[in-house]
Amino acid sequence: MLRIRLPDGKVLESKGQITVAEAARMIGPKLAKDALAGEVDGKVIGVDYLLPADGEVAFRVFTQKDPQALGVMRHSCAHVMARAVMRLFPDVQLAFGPTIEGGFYYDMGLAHSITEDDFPRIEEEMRKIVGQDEPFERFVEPRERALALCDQMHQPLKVEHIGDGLKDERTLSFYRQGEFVDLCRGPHVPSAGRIGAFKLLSVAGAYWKGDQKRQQLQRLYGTAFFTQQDLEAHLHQLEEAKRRDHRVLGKQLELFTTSPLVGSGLILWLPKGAMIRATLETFVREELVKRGYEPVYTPHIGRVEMYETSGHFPYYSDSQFAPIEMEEGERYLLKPMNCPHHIMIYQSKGRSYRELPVRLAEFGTVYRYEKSGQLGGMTRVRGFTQDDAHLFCTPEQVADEFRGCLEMTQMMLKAVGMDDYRVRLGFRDPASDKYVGRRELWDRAEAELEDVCKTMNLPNMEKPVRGEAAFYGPKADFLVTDCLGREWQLGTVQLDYNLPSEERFGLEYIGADNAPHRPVMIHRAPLGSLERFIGVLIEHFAGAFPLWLAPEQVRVLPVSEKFTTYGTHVTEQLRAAGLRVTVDVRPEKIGAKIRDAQLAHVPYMFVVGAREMEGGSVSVRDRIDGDLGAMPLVAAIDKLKAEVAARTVRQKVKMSRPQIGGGTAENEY
RNA sequence: GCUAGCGUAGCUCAAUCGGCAGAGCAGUUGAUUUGUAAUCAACAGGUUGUGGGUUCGAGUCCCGCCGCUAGCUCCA
Repeated sequence: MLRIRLPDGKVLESKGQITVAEAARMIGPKLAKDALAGEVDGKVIGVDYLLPADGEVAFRVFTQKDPQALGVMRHSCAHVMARAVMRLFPDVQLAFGPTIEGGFYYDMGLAHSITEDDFPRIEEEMRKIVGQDEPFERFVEPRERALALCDQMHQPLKVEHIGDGLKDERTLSFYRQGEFVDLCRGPHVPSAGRIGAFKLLSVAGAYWKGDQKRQQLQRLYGTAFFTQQDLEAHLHQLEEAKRRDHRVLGKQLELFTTSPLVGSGLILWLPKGAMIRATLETFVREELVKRGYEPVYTPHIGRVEMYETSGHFPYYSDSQFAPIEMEEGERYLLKPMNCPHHIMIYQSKGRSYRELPVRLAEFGTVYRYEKSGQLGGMTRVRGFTQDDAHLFCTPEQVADEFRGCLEMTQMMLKAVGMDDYRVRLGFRDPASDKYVGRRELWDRAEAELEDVCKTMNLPNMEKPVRGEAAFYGPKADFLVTDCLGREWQLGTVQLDYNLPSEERFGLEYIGADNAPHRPVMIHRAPLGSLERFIGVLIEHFAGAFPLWLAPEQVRVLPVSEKFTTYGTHVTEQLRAAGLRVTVDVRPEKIGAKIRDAQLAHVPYMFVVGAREMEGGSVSVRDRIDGDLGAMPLVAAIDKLKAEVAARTVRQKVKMSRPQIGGGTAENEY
């Protein structure tokens, strides 16, 4: 006797052992017809699964309306795609075909290299398969027979996977769909006809099991939805996202550029982009002073020996610009990190407990030789500037200082209206040997960090992730998602007991007991890299920066050349008031001037003609709300200055994570 | 770094099968003197990323390099 508890609290009873589909039929015939998958005690399963013979289960049925069903259907669609590819090309080796956010992919090894030109015929073949509406049939085999079956189907990657990834499984499940049989945990929708609208999106290389040393496969990406409308809405959204790509806007709005002659991954800040950066830097500097930081400056290079002591050189030698070799064995490294330099400043004199915490801040430019394939826009570059600082404090001060750093990061993100982020605690992976320092120090640092974060009510905070620590200490990273759904680490706060230690720099301060003690270090960069931060900011605002950050805050638009003199006068007044202003004196019609200013995302336009000249006023046009009417020039200046001072963020469209609609099933093979 | 795709005027793009490199915008000049998202005209703009090769002939085909893009891998 099985008791089946439904979401609404009702309980059904079944004497014999029944499948999900049969249970659905007990609830209602319509539901049974629409059922795509089920859930038993929180686990998503197919409609053909048998429920337990007795006991009680929490049960529900998923239809098109449920995001969980979308995940299951996409996985089925991945199978259909693989089947289509196998029909079109010989000797296809299947690897993994999971669902991902926004769709699915399937990794395959085959001789023909698939290009986008192949997509139409693959999709055509998929349509045929969906049209035939054959069922997905699950069957389970013991290990030996499963191995024999995969071998017989010439699927060496599946054979290998049974041997390592699935070595603890006694039985293995397969899904058959016509001639296509695939080792797969499932679940799947009942039949191919239940797959709605789909589209192949892209193809790229991927290593077998993510290992660079192993075979490279072709990863075919696609997406699927239950309706054509949903698919089109999704594709439209991808197009929109492309339009606010910071690389596109950066060019259009003349914010930054690069040059092959300067080198790839090296950003040239154009005047407008530099203005945004300078404004942001000023904001940060003012905040640092308020919070008791002391600005310092350090060189762009340092002796290799210093980085050997810190550990950066041995740990990251392959992602650094090679050392500069001078005579007599003198070697310098282009600095990959600011911390050793700041440590030298700490060490420049004896320190007393009375002066701690010492907080040394610098917009420090660092250089890292990132591999060519991972460069992109402003978000992944080879030279970048961190809003960096290092805090040296007593062990008793750690919690307060760490909290202060997190608060500053939250404050900065709030100031630019970026509230959609998550915080990830990165702890060490106990099994890895890539970390420096003693275990007790690590345990202590991790516990402290977690304690502080727990008291802070950080948004979207997650459990600590093992293996995400810096090599010298655990950290809290602030991750934001860009308009294309990619997630970027911006701010970071890291706790470090190791660089101050005897084995590294041996830092000290004299305590109240007149004896030397070891300080603790905190590394922190609320914005992370200015390059990446502003790249993400461009997308966040879609190029339309709030008044306080806009490179050009006001554009004065004389109605005709007759009013150039008055327009210039207004411009001078605005400039004298500390606003960033230009005047458009081209012999153009006012409509054209407005259009150009709108397209340049200038927050305010001051239209001036005969009426305004008469009364010493301006007609204010707002980028978002349009014509606000005339007001005295002084009033307009006050209005703008107030908005700058308040750092008001007004956005027409708010950046949102791509709404990709739903659930991914965890089906990694 | 790996796999794949791409590279034409400042920008966005066109150029049939290998057969005279072209348009819009931006720019310059002139005319127009304009009231809330594009006034008109003329002019100028190119070693088709780069170096080789095939060919009577290469933007187009082949090879190397540089750069960009997607994904993989990595990210102090």
